Amino acid sequence: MLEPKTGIKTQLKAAVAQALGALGVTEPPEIVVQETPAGKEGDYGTPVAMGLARVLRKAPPQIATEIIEKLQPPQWVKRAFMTGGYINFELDPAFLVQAAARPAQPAPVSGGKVLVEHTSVNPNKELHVGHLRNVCLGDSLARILRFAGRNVEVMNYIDDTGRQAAESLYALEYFGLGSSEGYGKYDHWVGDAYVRLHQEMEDPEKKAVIEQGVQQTLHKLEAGELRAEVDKILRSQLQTMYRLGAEYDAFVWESDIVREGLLAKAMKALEGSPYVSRPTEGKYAGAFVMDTSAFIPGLEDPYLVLVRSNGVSTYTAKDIGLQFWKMGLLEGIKFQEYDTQPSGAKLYTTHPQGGPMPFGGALETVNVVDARQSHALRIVQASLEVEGRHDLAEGCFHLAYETVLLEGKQMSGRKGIVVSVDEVMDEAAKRVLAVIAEKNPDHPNPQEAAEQIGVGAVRFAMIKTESKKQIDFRYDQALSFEGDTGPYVQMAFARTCSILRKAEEQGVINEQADFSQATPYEVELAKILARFPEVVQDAARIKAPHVVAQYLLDLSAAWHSYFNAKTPDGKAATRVLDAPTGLRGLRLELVKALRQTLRQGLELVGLQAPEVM
RNA sequence: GCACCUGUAGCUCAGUGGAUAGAGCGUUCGCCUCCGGAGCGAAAGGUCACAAGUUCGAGUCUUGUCAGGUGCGCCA
Repeated sequence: MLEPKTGIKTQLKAAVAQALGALGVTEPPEIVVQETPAGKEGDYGTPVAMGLARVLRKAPPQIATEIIEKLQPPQWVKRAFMTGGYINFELDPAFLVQAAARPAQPAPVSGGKVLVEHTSVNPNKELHVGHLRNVCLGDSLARILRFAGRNVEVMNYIDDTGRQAAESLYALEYFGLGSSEGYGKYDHWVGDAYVRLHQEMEDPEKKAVIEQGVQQTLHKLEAGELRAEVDKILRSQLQTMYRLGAEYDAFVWESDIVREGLLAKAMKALEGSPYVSRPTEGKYAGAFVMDTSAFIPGLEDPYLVLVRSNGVSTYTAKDIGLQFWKMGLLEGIKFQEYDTQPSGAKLYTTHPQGGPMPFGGALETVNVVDARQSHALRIVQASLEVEGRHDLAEGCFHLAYETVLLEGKQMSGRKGIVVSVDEVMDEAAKRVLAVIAEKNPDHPNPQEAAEQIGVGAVRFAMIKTESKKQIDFRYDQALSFEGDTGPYVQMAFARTCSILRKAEEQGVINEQADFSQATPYEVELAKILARFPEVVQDAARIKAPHVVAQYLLDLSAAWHSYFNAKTPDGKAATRVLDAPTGLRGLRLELVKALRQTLRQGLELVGLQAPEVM
């Protein structure tokens, strides 16, 4: 049988390019090959002739016809023909189905390192649904980039010297809270104290006292004296991330960066640039400022203070220092082992007693940060230009996501108007358990399945929409298990497992496939299945996890539709196990490929693939 | 004021400059004697915010307008 060396579309493009060469087209346009719309003749087509009309001074149909005459298509192209200016290809169905049935493999690793930073939640209270979108996007993108052949490193930044951490730790002291015993999860317990502290601060007298205490705590944090206390909160938060399926390579603590003097090194590195200065008069007298006007046009005031006139660095300066470390412009952070993650992979952390580790030094970075910080991240990017590293600035990508509303309203961590991620996952699993009890009372392990499906529903809801669109978190919508949801995709997977299980029982699982028996039903499904590798590459290129999620919905819909297909007289058209010998083998091959692709696709967006639902 | 993002069916959203703009939810009507009905089929539902432009071709690119969101401190 015919074997495709590369993708179907790639080979069709090559054939067209070759024909254009034979026609003497010296500067061929980019050749686009796409699936034909439903109802059109052929399987794939290209509008390349239209674009050439002006150059060649001929009508598109004539050009298309001439290209077809010169075309030497692969032998699996049954027919190449012109229709309305398009060149369409009808493929040998047997080839198409067989090609689609080959399981997709991860691309071999190549290129420089890409460092993905996500989560970066203040270590002072439990994660809420606003953080949820960050974790899901970042973790999914890391998985997609890895599959696409990138060398990926995942980092989580711990702001342990920030005001939020100080407020939480001081709240414990202020209220004299000793033990969280009997309360539940530790980060929730601390978070409650934090919210109570803010209520307390509405009283001006108490506020003054609290302010003093917070300042003292802040100093202790900066000196690294409260590391164990912060760590306890962090490890509690980490349980939530693990439950979501997110894992990391390294945690980077702000206090460690400060102690190693990275910030000072970054400022020193910038000093040589013509874009920074220390004005002696005017608005910025005495401060160390950066002029971004050459790199960020249209700003009213392009000057940015890095170090204030009192010698204290700004927040942005810290971000710049971290970015310089990420991209190898600075070195000198020490790491040690921190945890063994659920997958078995080691997690490392910066630590005063650590040793050098090969983290950082990436050619490309992805910062998963909400869209409100777009300006700050543009400045970080501009700082790389200021440093004369245009190459690195181009590799600095901000994965911006819009905020998550809660039932139509803005959330507030300070006021406690939030829903925690733990709460959402509990509720989701609970609801799934009820569905399982109703639909599949004999389920062998309902608890485990409910967890996988419930968490899957939540994760899928977080990534199926383009990141720059605001989403409104509504329980009924996020925890729906019908339609465009994670469970819909998981159900498609479970269905392939169910059929293959039965095929095994009946001893037909390894039946020889006769691809020549492929029907239009199989061809239609195969075309969508064959899209998988390029979908993942596209998602990796534009760094958009929702592309994979949307594809999984398409693939699942095509498979459910195939499964239920009926002939015009209402009989089941696509039975797998009851099909004649050879055709049954073909359909089993297709189902195996579907199972593999759905499992792989679910993994890319961080969903478990339960075999029984 | 300036900058960035968004505007597609009643609602929530997909949609490489290419063929008749697609899903889900909701509404209506159907489909288990059948490999899992968390599923499938069909119907109804569209001024792709508005206007001009570029192009053989615009939901997609450019400019302007309108509407919504966000950001713009020697705060953190």
